[in-house]
Amino acid sequence: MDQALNDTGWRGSQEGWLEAAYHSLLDSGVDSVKILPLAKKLNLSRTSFYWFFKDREELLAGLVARWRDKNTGNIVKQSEAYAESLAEAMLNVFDCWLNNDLFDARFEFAVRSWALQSDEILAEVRQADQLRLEALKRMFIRFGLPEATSDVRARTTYLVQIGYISMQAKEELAVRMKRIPEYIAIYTGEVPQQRELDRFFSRHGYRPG
Amino acid sequence: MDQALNDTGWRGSQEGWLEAAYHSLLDSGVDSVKILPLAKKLNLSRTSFYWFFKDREELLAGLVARWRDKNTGNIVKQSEAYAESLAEAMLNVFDCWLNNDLFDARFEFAVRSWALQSDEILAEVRQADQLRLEALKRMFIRFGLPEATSDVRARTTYLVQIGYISMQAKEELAVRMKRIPEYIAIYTGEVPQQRELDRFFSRHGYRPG
DNA sequence: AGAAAAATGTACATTAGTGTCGAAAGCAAC
DNA sequence: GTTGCTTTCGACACTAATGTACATTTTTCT
Repeated sequence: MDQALNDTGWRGSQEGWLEAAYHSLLDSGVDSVKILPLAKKLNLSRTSFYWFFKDREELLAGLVARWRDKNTGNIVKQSEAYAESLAEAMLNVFDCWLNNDLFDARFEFAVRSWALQSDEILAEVRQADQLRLEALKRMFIRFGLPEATSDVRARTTYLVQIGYISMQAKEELAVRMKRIPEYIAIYTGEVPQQRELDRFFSRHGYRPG
Repeated sequence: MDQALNDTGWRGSQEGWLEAAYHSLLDSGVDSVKILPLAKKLNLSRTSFYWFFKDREELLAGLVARWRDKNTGNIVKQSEAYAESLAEAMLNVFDCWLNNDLFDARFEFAVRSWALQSDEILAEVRQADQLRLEALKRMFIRFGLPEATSDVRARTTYLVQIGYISMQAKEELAVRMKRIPEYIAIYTGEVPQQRELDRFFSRHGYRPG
């Protein structure tokens, strides 16, 4: 049923509308996700939308599903990845913050803003937060930190990132990378080894110096 | 009948509309700040709005001004307050996170979400972020920390709070207070003295145990 | 009390969005 | 090339919002 974008000669598709909705959500928030403007962007008649979706609600539900699938899960996975030290484990988590395939920061912020006006979305966001925080906490505990400490450090790690997203900063990779060792030190209480850092820099295409 | 609100005896007023707009913004985001719904809430004719404001734009400008006046400034003030130790200084900053008169968290989040769809607001938010981060950084430097460390610690302090706001958590005072010593330890690298904590708890009406 | 002002309300014109219906067009298989 | 399913589009009906013009009411000032 679901064709990859345009196998058929048809111009529209469920994916097409969803993709346009996604961009509109990221750029200007959920209230901008309206059928008429999307139709204009897609150069389609507004009404052909209704062939693919029952109504606007269904489109929005599609966006939430997309967010859930993409963002929730990778943090958990990264926090459970193999590591020899806590610092290395933390660097695994940091992969999420620097790789858009693992964690879509703008999408995240857009959904959180959406939660402001919808209890349904708020519940989704809260559940995601809880899952992610628990995973991070387990990581600290795995490396022998006490429960209370692990809890607050997990929060710090996670909330700094959520806060960073909320700042909507646009910074050079180099600027962000320079802060990494300090962040690791604060979050974990231990200084990362040079080879751990090098491995991290390398997999994010950053060459220090 | 009802409104005592103003001394003129008139039911409406600039303040009244602004207050209603403020609540609507906090509850459901900027797109919900519409004149017709506000009029309904205020039990006023929609059009009398235009006696107080040129148009919707002017109302929104009023909201931004209110935000700027309230939130930006107190962080700076608190970060510059007298303290004998870095831990105590940090507790001064924490006053903001626990006292709604010093820092209105929901307002903050609402404005940040608004920034998603308005470049003008985004510029305002970025400027606020910079001012606040610089003030916090100066605080760390004042207590002898190196520049790079101060920068990242200022970020951590600030971003955790922004992230916390973005989580829209609703937690008991006691739950939050229990985390305070750990947070202080992470942010400052030093453990707060009991008397410093007691002073902090006391001024926020919290009795541990 | 009467005039001026401050505030409100009614009616109108306009815009941007929603969703439905049915007619038409595009493509595939036979 | 006709049939049939999929997709597109134009016309219609509706709703919620914006802002303007002007008449009306309520308060204040003298």
